[in-house]
Amino acid sequence: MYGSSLSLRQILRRSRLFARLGDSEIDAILAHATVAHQAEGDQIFAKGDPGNSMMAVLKGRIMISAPSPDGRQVVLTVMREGDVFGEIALLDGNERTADATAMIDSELLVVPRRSLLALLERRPDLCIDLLIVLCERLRRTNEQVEDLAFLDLEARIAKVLVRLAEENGGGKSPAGPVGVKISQRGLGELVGGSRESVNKHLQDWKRSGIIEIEKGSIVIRDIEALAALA
Amino acid sequence: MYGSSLSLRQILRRSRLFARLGDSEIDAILAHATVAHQAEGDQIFAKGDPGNSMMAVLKGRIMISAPSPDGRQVVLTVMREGDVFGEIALLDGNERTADATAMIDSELLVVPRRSLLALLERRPDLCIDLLIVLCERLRRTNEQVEDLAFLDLEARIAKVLVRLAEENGGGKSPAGPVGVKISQRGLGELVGGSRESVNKHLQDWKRSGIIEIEKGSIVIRDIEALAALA
DNA sequence: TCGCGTATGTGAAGAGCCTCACACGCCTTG
DNA sequence: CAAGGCGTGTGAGGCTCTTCACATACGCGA
Repeated sequence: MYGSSLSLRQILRRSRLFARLGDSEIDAILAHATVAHQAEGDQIFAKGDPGNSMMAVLKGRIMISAPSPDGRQVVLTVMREGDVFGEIALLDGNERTADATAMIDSELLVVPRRSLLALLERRPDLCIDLLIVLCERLRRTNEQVEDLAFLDLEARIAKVLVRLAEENGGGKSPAGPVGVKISQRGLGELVGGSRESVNKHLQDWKRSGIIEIEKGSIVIRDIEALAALA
Repeated sequence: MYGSSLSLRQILRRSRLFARLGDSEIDAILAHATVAHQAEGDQIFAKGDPGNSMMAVLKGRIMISAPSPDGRQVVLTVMREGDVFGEIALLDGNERTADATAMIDSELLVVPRRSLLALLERRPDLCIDLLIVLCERLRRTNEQVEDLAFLDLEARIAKVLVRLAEENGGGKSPAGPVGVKISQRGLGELVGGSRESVNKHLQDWKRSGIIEIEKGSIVIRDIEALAALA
């Protein structure tokens, strides 16, 4: 009704999942949901936590990752504004299957299990949208399995860099250089490799003029060359 | 109405997805669906095919796998009686993302896109069931990513063998030996490794008395030891 | 019976990746 | 200013897994 709730409406509409809802239904969700502010590095939930809510990213970037017993981790996905996550544990009522961490300062809409289920019963068409979201997620994860099984580290790094460049550069493959803000350790976790190995491949590409390396970020000069490696 | 359609009903009821339906609705699906018989080795669809139907396994075992450019493949899942597959391409209307092959003689119920969507609209509760099925699939695939990233080949083989033993032995971990019918090449495709490497680990375990190796199958004598390796 | 295909068994050589160890530079905090 | 922490850079050594080569055994069809 007021300014803040109006903008929340608009943000929610940007999500595939809530785009179809009318104002009254969005307000109904908002009435039961809470907005959580997460600082960079905050952990939103951990693998094994009980899953009694679903989150929508209003602002920021949330990393979904799986921890290994010895302290390492793989990044499963990165959620951006409008994305929805945490539905798995919500739907089947089991534990969370991964960690969720805020990569930058973020805002989340936290929808409790009960109100989401109620909404899904009222609006079956939302169910289909949720199905589509899950299908896309499944597609991506399957691709990740293929990549880990078929591609070597170099190709996986190249592929991830191309994807990050396209996401950050707003689609397409622009001629100009694209900067990607990520640490080499973070890149390693994205592709399932060690920081050192990542560094060595990046050095190769730097020598070839494909990329430039800065502290905490990588500038891609020749995205075509990277795409060819993947 | 006749014997065969009655047994089809019963088989469909065994699937999580169709368990809740009344006779009339099951018959409505059956009216638009066809039953396909697949011989061992038959390919049901290939990655890249247009996806305009969903399948339910009535009998047999269907392997869902991803092909690599150089002729290798990874097995993503194995579908058994009552499982449903091919929903991804169906729901979002895109191409099939993997190959599907009959591992043994099998029977499938092929449900066309239109009738499934119609059913989902009539019965929103089915939607939730489908969501749960997809969530489980997602869970499994995420676990596969973790395994590929964190575990070495030996642990992955052990883990798969334990799973196969539990599936074949009907749950639990029975004291007695369990036979698993799979070739070493097939095992390699399940875990993302070469046939030769699989063989070498199996030989180790054979020497330790954990397993016995036969042509086309493996007999597990000490499932606890395998579980400890995974 | 003679191939041929398929499944298993085995060793050598080498590629790829990881771990470890240590280096530097920058920034923050006490 | 000193001390850490973090990100990057780099080399040595070692382990795992793949590739290649070849060998045996079984079963099936011409």
